[in-house]
Amino acid sequence: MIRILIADDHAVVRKGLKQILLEQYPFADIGEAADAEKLIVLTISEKWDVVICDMSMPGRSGLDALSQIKQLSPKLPVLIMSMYPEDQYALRVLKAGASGYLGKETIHDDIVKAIETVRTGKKFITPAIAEKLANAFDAGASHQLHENLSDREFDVFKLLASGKSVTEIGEQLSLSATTVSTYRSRVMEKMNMRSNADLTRYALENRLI
Amino acid sequence: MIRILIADDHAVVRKGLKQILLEQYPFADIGEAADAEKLIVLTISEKWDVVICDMSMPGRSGLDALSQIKQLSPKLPVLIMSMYPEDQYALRVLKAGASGYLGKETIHDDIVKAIETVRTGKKFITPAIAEKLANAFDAGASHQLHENLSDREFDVFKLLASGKSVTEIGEQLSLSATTVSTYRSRVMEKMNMRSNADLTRYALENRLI
DNA sequence: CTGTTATGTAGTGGATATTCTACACCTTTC
DNA sequence: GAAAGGTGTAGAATATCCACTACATAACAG
Repeated sequence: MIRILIADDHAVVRKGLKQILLEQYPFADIGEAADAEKLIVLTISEKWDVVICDMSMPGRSGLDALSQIKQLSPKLPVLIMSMYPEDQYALRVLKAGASGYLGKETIHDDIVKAIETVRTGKKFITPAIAEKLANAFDAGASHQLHENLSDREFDVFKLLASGKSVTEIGEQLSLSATTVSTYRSRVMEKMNMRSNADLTRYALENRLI
Repeated sequence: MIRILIADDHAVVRKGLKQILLEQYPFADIGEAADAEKLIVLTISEKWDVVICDMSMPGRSGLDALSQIKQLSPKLPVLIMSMYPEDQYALRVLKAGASGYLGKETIHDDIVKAIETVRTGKKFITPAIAEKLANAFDAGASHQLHENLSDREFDVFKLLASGKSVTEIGEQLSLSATTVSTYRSRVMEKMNMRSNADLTRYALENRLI
């Protein structure tokens, strides 16, 4: 019997995913977590074969949870899903130790294959991501400005670009506002920009928000 | 028996929603559409009591589909859902003829109430949206948002949108920074926006900067 | 012609943001 | 295997911003 833990803050998505999984694994033991804290707790208190985790959850994000899980039980495979297409996140996520990245569009079709793959300890890589990966290793490839940002910096960048204040961001990420401010400075320096409006413009032009 | 048509490009969401609805209406007839085209076709070929439609679908978006549906069967109530919070989209959506707007976070809790409300021909409005609405009608909607700005306000608007700080603007226009701040407040109120990023986005979309 | 609203302008005080600094980890590099 | 750089984090001090409030004038409606 397979034991799968689902983490997503949207009840709709949890229900849907559970449904899909139960069709495939009628006797599966499926756990649900609505936020990152619960996810961590459940990871520790019970045994699972696979964790499927949404990337964007309130508070500690899916990425944070991922690193934590990887520290606690490095062998537990974690699939990250996201409503964003297979974009720049895929690489960050894989680097952070996920066993696979699924855009929400493709979950329905790929989830079973993904689970079977990661259960054996392998990573699940879609062709689109494989290409990204290849490009990433292609040294000297034309770098996008934002690709030099660290994970945290990128988080903050996106939130700033979409109009959040540093205080709001601090609350959302459970960080001190000054910390967020520090990230902002680093982002500005790395991207060679001066104002939040520059960030917004860049993000809009590059369809990052 | 109630007939509900669900349109969302994510299979996961469709499944989850269907599940939630079946719990509430065990004998409901529930249709699914994965894209706008299918949604339109199904709207024409079958009878429905309510349509629940995601806003962001590939190709023709949910908004386009909405207008089309409203042309074909003006009386069919359409609920628009979105993964974005109850932001500025809500207004556009309602203007386009939707009977209600649901953020994905709130679907689980509000969907049944929403359905019951719109079935009787009424609109389903959450308190947050009601406030938005009130503000919007205050300012007189149908015109371009920025047309209501006074000259000074428009100056400040453009400078803010292009990333200047209030202090810089104050210097440039030989005004006290607080004066600029006052203009900013008025601009925000008139245009019904919250952050400078909103201004930037608006200005970019409307080629004002 | 008078009351009301729109506009241009600022001060004050409390809320926010930024800068500078610091430090503990990790990686990477020599 | 030590030094250097990158990353995640935050405190203190300072600078900046913003929500109110206020007021004068222009415009405008009744």
